[in-house]
Amino acid sequence: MLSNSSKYALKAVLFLALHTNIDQKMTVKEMSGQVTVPKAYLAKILQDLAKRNLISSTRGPKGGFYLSDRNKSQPLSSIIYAIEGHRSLNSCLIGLDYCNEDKPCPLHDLLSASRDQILNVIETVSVEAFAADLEAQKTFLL
Amino acid sequence: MLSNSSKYALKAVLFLALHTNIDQKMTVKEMSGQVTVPKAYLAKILQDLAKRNLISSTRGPKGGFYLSDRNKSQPLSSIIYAIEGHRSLNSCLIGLDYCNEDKPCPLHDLLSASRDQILNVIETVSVEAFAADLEAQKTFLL
DNA sequence: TAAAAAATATGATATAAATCATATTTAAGA
DNA sequence: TCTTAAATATGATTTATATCATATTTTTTA
Repeated sequence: MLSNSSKYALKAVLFLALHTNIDQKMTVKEMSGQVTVPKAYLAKILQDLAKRNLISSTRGPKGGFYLSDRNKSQPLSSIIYAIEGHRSLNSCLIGLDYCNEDKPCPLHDLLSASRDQILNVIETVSVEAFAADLEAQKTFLL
Repeated sequence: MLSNSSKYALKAVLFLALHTNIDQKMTVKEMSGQVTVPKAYLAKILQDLAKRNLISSTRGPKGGFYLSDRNKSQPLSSIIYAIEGHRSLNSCLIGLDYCNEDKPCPLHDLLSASRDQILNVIETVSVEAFAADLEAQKTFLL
């Protein structure tokens, strides 16, 4: 469905949304244990997200990763798109180059309604909104 | 979304549903051109499906692959499951081992309704039913 | 201003998926 | 019964993904 990298990225970002802010940073080492993602791999993913300004970081002692308010207001989809590109969630299930309403593949109609709805949500709802459900224990990360 | 292998498998099976039966077989070589899948790779996939009795084949001159009536009556999902296993379509999007109604991940509710509906269709509707839409040019394979 | 703690940059290795290649077996037909 | 055309079985190669490792840069604080 999604690559490991973007699963990890989603988990990590939501985790940061819950536990960090500009005054409360968290190191890769700390996160790695809690999110159960290998440290070095997680580091690479976080660095990538930081470079794309989807998460924030500062170096040196007392440094670490965190989400700024701006970061938290991003739609959840931005994380997936940063790692996977736009194609993966939007491409035809059986891999046709041209698949649309006018010339639908055998699964197009079945999928497109659901897909549109799902995309609409993750492109609209912010990271912090998803985090709010976690905080309220309506949803879970582990 | 799906692996290349199962995309190819779906295309190939639907193609066979349209163009073959016990008296009209088709060789890998012929198919490869029309379905635009590399010959040797397609051969491996078809052989795999044949071993699992999802498609039929005979060797030697005048041989080839085809779908028996029995093959055509299988639900479309059987192709995907044969190649990918049951897990891939049913697993949690962010990779949680336990993710369900009682303990949903942040995306569970958003996805599960759609997923159930989609799975219900592909597990219920047969290969030949999908092929009928292709034949009527309601849907397309290329 | 030196030491330490963090991210960053870079690249190496391991594993899995996709693709290619070919010798073997089977069945048809001359 | 020999030749040929097909699938089958097997494995090699390539490419992408996942994972690991480490030297460099930045920042804090003693």
